[in-house]
This record gives sequence, structure tokens and C-alpha cells, in this order.
Amino acid sequence: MQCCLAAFIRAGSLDLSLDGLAKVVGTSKRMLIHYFGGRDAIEEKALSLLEDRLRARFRASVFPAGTTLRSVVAALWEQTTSAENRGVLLLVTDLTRRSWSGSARAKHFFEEQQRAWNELLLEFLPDPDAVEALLQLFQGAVLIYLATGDREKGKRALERFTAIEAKMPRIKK
Amino acid sequence: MQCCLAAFIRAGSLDLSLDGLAKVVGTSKRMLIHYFGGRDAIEEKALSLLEDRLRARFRASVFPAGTTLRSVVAALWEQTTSAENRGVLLLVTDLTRRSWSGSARAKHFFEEQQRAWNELLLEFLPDPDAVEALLQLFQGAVLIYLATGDREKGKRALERFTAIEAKMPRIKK
DNA sequence: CTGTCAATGTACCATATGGTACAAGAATAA
DNA sequence: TTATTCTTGTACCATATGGTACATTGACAG
Repeated sequence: MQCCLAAFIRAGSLDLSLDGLAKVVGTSKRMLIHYFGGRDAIEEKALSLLEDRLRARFRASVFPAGTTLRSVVAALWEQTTSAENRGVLLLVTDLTRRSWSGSARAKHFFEEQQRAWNELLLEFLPDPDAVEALLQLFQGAVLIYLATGDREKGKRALERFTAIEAKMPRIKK
Repeated sequence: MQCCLAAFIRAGSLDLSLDGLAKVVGTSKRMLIHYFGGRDAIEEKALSLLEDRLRARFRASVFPAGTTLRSVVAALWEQTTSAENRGVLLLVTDLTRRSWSGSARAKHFFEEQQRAWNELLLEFLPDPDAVEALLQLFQGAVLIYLATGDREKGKRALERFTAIEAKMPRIKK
């Protein structure tokens, strides 16, 4: 299953035929179905595994209390757009699309991701509206990054956001 | 061709088989290929038509000089996320994905859209960095809107952005 | 050694897809 | 009227896909 997920990540999408998947994993379509029980089951297991992995990554990237929002966001951006994570980013984006194309599983995945990010950011930016805006900016930055390959645009925009937030008079909630 | 584009818009994607397309349009796959010359040609013509239509919409939505950034952005958001434009929005988003999946045509489409929006916004926000950030925020807001169906989140975030920009001391360039 | 059962390859099936061959109208120029 | 060209339906083809049938292999218990 690890190999399957790796293959999906390498493809940057769940749109990978069983034959293609099998070739990458080094087995046959016959075996994939035999072991895992069909296309849907494979996608389901791969998604669960991906969720686990993302949760683990999130737990690992816990920042010490008092870290500035600026450096948290910068670190998240670096990690999200690093070359070795490009596949994961593509896959997650593909799932986002599926979540509005009617896939209940993808919708669930998307919602959990949103929740996790929200929770994390709220620790460093204790204003729900601001976090909401930041998440949208981050999503948009990712999209532009994927479309243009330019990491700097997103970096600048996020930097700008955090700089303004740092200067804002704030009523802590 | 108008009908074909309408069908793509209704599907919210270019992933519509010739058979499916033909059924919606009220003809046969045979005829589509005969008249337009194959799948690729149909997509190409539909995209060109869509580009024309979006350009026209943009020209129509010219705002009088002096309009505040806030109302420009609010109007764009209303228009972009209106129910009757949902199909167009889905289609454009699908094209954005294709632009990073290797489709040169989609990439060109994406770049032209970006250029047009950039140009428009620059008239009301004469700071390229701010426009860059605004565009990313808008993209992200659209994504969240598509995934959640909630227009308010994006509205709030954009409102927030324009409110802050209005208060910022600015060196006009 | 022999029976049993999991593991696996090969060949197949049904469906969907983009596309073509061909023939039968339907219109139109001569 | 006749020859030609345009239009269109039907049947087909090749490929890809998820999935199954069946036979073969190999290990292991008795």
C-alpha cells in the first residue's frame, strides 16, 4: 500500500490506471485487485494512508509557543512548495477538485485538512476571520505556484499578509 | 460551437465525451467530428470562444474611474460566484489544473486570464505587489467557494483585504 | 508422497472512447 | 435528367480500463 500511495503521489493524482499502478509498484493488476479488493478499495486505503501521513507531518511541524506567525507561515510555505513535496501537493489539489465533483471521500479529506490547518494557525493568529483569510490566501498561492512554478509570488503575498497582521492592533479573543 | 461550449460549461469541465457532447447538443459524434475535425479541434474552438466571451464580459464590466477598490472587488466576487456562472467557474478552474498538467493550450488560457485580471485590478490598486496578493487571495477564495459552496467566506476575506488596503499609506507608482 | 490452499500469470470480457468506412439520402449544378 | 457534392446514420475498429475465469505453480500439513 505504501508503494501504491507513492505511485499516486508520483503521478500527482488518483487518475492512475490499475495497470499503470501495477507497473510502477512492480506487480500486476491481477494482484492489486486480489490483495486490496478493487479500484475503490485501493483509493480508499491510499487516502487513509495519506491522511495518516499528513497528520504525522503536522504533528512533527509543531512550532514552539511564541513563534511568530510570520515564521510559521514561511515554514509552512517552504515545506508545502518544496520540490520533494510537489507530488503530494498535486495529489491533495486533485482531491480538492474531486471534493466538489461529488466524491464524498474527497470531501471528507478536504474538510479534515482544512480543520487541521485552521486549528494550527489559530494558535499563532488568534482571530478566526484572519485565519480564514489566510487559509484562502494560502490556497490561492498554492494554485498560482502550481500553475506558474514560481514560489516567490506566494512567498511575497504571504509575507505581506503576516507583516500587516503583525502591525494590526488586535483584540485577542 | 456555441452549443458545444454551453455543454462544456454545463459539465463544468472539458472532460465530456464526444458522445455525451453530441447528445446534449442534439447531434451525433459523427457530425461533430465531420464539422469540427476531431476532439482536439473542438476543444480548441471552444476555448477560443470562451476566451472571447470572457474578454467581452471584462470589457462590459468596466468600472468608472474613481470606483473604490472595495466595490470593484465586491462586484467581481458577486459576478464570479453567481449561480449562473458556476459552470464557467468550474470550467476555468478545470483549465487551470490542465495548465499544470502539461496542456499548452490551457497554460496559454490561464496566462491570458491572469494578465487581464492583473491589468484591471491595477487600475484600482496601483501597487503591483498588492495586486499580486489580491489575485492569489481571489483564487483561493474561489477554490474554497467551490469546495464548500459558501460564498461568504470569500466575501469576508476579500472585504478584509480591501479594507486594509484602503487604510494603507500608499506611495503611488 | 499427496491433498489442500494461497499466489500468480494468461487470457479473456464488457464498457467507454476517439475515430473511420461506407452507403444511403438530399441538394444542386450541368 | 444526370452527375456531383454535401449531409448523415449505421456499423464498425482500436485502444484503454476495471474486473473475472481458469489453469498453473508452489508451499506446507498429514
